Amino acid sequence: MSERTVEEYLESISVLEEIKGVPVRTSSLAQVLEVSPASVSEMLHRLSEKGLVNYAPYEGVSLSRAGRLMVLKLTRRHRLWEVFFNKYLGVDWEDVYQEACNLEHATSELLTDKLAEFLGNPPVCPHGSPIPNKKLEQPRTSGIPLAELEVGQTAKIVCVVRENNSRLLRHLTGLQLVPGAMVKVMEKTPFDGTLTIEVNGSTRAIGREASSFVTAEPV
Amino acid sequence: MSERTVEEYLESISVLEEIKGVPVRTSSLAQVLEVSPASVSEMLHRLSEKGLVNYAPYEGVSLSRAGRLMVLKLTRRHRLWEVFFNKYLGVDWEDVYQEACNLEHATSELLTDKLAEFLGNPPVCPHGSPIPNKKLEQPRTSGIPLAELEVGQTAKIVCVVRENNSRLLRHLTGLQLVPGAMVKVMEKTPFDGTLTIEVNGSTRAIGREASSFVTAEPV
DNA sequence: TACAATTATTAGGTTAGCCTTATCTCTGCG
DNA sequence: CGCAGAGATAAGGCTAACCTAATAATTGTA
Repeated sequence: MSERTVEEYLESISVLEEIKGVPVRTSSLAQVLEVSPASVSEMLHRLSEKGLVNYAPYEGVSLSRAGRLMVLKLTRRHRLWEVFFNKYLGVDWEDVYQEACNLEHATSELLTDKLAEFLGNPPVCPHGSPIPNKKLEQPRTSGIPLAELEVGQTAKIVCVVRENNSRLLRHLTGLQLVPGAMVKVMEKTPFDGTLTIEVNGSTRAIGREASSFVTAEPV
Repeated sequence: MSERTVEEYLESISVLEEIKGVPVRTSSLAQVLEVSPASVSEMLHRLSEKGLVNYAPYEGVSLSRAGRLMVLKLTRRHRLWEVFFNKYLGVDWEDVYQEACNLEHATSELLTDKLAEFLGNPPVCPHGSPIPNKKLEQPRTSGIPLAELEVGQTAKIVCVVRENNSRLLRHLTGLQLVPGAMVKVMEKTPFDGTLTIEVNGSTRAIGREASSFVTAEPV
């Protein structure tokens, strides 16, 4: 199977591990990759044979050590490109994800490391997610979901964890909720968890779902 | 057929048009693409149906207007990336071609134009070949093959037309024959066309083949 | 002009990655 | 506890892009 296909599968598994937990179900993967569950089953057998995933029929799948390293390599490339596009080319943070998706599969190791050096080995991408270093070590992020802050708490926005959702990102831009911004929780409705927050001196409302995709570090 | 495959075919046709003239023969294409002549035949029928090439069985192939535009778009992307890699990332000019080959198929129009702007709309790539502008206009280069200079002539190196041949490029680097360098032809053997030239104060010998791949502008 | 050599095309086959349909396994609920 | 329905897998098929082998067209040369 082609390198490209393998990479797409492994990345999707990694994303689903994060947002839905391990093990990842065939149907979730099928939905994300926009192929049939049967195709996923077939592919998982092959990825398993190659030692890239742990897979048992009817029990779901998870990345093996080798698979995880491959994903970290791709993540590094992806996020480095995002930094370059955003900081040097002036591409909006809403759009960098898609552009980087296309390039990450075509970037050599040499190029990746030269790019990292040129950019000054940035620790995070424009959405605040950590960039694995040359040894593919990736620090854990320190924040908790904005939605879990208590009324009265002040916090600094760390990261948006759904960086591929450009509609969400545009929405957050409108609210000035970008990494680095300081927010204070003014109110939290018990009914649906809608937050009233203060950002840069103005008061804003943000729904439960959007606020669960933003992490912040209480100060 | 996949966009990628189409692009590979069209680019190869374009290269062969330049170095071997029109029309391009099935066998040359097969050799360059490293596939069988039979596969090329099959593919040319489809490219022809899509209006990307002019093709008649047994008569060879050439790019149509649409095909040429597609190649110009790719050439622009390719050479812009080369400039970035060479000037900003410090990748040797011998190696930029291959890196750019991988990225050109994955670069959007938006990104291309932002990159061009960032680089200051450079007119040529590191090998001296012209970069099509945003409107896909590509100026003709002014040089003639180094091999065609007369004894006693002085000229400025313009371009290396086999930018994908890293062995050749390494050889030329050793001779200091890079775009912009000034050379003077000291001697030319009638037997095999080997040149003795003066570059940057030192005397060097260069064979017929290598010197035919370098263009220069007499002063 | 005709035939041998060269070049190109057609015919038929393979593989990867997908599909649909049918069957199998698991889980929750009556 | 047993079975309905959800979810997963297996079986068989399709298409793009390649292949080899056989055939056809063209070209050079006697």
